[in-house]
Amino acid sequence: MTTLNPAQREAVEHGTGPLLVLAGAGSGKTRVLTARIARLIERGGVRADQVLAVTFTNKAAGEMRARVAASLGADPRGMWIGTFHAICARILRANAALARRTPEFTIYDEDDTTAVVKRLMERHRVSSKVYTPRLILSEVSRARNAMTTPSEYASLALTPLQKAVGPIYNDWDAAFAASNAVTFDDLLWLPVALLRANADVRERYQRRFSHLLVDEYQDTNRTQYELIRLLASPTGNVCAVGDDDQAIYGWRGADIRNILDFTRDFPSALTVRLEENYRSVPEVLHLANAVIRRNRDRLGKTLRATRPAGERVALVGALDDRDETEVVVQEITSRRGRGEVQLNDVAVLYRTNAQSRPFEEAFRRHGIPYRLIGATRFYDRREVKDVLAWLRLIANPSDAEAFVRAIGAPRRGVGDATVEMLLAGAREANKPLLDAAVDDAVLAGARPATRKALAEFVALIGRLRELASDATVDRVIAEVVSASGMAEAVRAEPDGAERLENLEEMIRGATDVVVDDGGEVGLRPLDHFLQKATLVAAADQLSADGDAVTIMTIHTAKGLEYPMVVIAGMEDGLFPLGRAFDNPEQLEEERRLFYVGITRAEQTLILTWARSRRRNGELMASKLSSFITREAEEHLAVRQTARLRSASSGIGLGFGAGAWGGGRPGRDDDFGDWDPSPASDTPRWRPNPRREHAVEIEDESQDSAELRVGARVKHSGFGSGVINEVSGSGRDAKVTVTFDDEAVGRKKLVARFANLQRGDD
DNA sequence: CTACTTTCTATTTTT
DNA sequence: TAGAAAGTAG
Repeated sequence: MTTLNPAQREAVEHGTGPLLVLAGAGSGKTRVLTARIARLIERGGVRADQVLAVTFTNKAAGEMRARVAASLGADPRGMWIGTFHAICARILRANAALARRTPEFTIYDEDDTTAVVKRLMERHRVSSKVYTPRLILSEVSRARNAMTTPSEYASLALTPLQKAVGPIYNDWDAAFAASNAVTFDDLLWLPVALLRANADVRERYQRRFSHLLVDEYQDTNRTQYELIRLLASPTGNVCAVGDDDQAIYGWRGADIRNILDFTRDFPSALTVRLEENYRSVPEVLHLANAVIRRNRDRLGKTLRATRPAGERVALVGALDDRDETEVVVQEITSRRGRGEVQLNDVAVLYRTNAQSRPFEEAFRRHGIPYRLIGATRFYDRREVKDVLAWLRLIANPSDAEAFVRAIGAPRRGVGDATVEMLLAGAREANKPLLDAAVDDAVLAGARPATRKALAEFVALIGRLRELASDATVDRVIAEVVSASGMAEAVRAEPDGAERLENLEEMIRGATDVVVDDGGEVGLRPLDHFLQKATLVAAADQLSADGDAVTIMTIHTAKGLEYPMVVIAGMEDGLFPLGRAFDNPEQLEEERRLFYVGITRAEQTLILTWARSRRRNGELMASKLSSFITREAEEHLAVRQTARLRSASSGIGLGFGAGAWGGGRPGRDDDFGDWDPSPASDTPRWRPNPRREHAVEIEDESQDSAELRVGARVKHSGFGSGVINEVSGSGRDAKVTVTFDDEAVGRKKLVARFANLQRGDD
């Protein structure tokens, strides 16, 4: 596609005034966005630094900048392009004092924020047994998003939850301000608040940015919307690009009304629809349309195929999760063998991160390289977070959470009791923990050994601060790792070598931190590094080096495309997720998520499901997803694995179709005597599904028969071995097994979960 | 104060 | 099952 189609051209060439681009999946919206920016600069008399573009990931920002640069033949210097969070961080740093912060403020992640919430709960005697910190956090978040002030909130509090949250919300900003920190929410909210309260600042930004462009507009929340509105007036030159059918972040506060009501908020807006799909084969698009059609809450759009007919979408039923991964491996290797795909062309997508495990194991078993995106981010690794805590404390000496973490990593004789004392003292004296730790008034009852440890720690941080004022980030990290004693401590751990390797990688990664990319704020390299560490998205870590299959959640796959896509776990209770069932809005969001998954595929799309699956350690029977309706099924080639076939015909493990309470058995494409799919996709899944008794060791008689010392047993993952020891009985029976495989060795297992089979095979 | 053990409990997606 | 929280011994 080298030229623009009429709709695309209309969007690119639209002059001033609001513009809404409803861009279906694969309709070339990135192309439109970049072409529009380039055109504004080249022919619209707009300077690059007057353009503000918001993307969903940092990676998308980088790519868009590069494409605009390529099209202009020069880097668009001064153009702001980034995620809402990155842009807000920039605004907040430039105006930190207006929000009771300094430019070195720390961005707290979920863990840090939860720790603060817990402390606030303790202070206000709210039991974390009654309300989880998470619930409190989401309630505060909701209040913020609704623009309710703490005093308004308190006066309106009715429910017990609201009454409990009231005082916490009241102390909220003071608590974070004392640490010179902001939460993810407040990173967005504080700039909005300060732009509202300070006309001069607001007008400065309004004058600066004559054109705003927002990608993935369907996933913005109210605060983000408010930011756009504040910056966009009075010119109203906003170009919002999005797809209501791809709104999948409602749970994070994204408000689909932002896109549904755009034309009401900006009455003069021109709306352009991009419905021609350049990405996927028609077979894939027909399925996508059939699925999304069931949603009520949408503007309505139908993807039109432009590519020639290709392969039919497959639905494969498997016996269990392991069987499922095996088919996927087979499908990939056979196509690869025929030269149809490279591993880089393949993505395996799923609903929950927990599903990644079996795939990792399967790919490893078959020696297929893979890239796991998301799950545990690099910066979430324990040892990496420890180093980050030190760096944070160096950059921002007020950061209480960083202090608490750093003082305990590695252990230096300062434990919970001392930390509690410091926390109380610091709050009373209204000073940072770092100062309280060497304050005689605070340390009244402390033992000499504790005082010494604290003094040394504070002195060390001071020394590192000096170093950090003129050394490079990698140098500072290296110094932290050795001077803190972390290097030694980590080396001594069981998997120390690997963890040390992670720290080395962190140092290497810090070498190429760029000092500020085109903003007005002169960020210190260390602050820049820390911000990046907090705001990297899973999708930012995608790299293309080497030939490997990519595996990730559907959420992280948003915006990406692959020639071959597998969506695994098409089962009720998993996808759609069980808790969406009693809520139509959530069910619609799940359906949109399915739609997003489907539309990632260019040529080949395979859906898989497993008739039984290990979930939370227990084997559960499952049914085909209710998303596979009769209409959807018309677009599918339905198959089942050999193992499922033999199991359903009653030969295998001895459970018949009846065990699934009327769920449909898997079936072949070429005969039609099965129960028809329901016309509606109301879920068939019920909470608390029955357990799979046939393969579990449950009753006492079996225990005594099978779990004898000396008996040979087989484990699905560890192979065969001999029982050395049995303890407990019934549900709690534990066995110690020495496995034949020396790499596995001796393991203590809970019999109920271990799923041990008798004998070798 | 720490390190180890036992008990409990949650289990979705992520900037 | 895994991870956190609570309990216990040194």
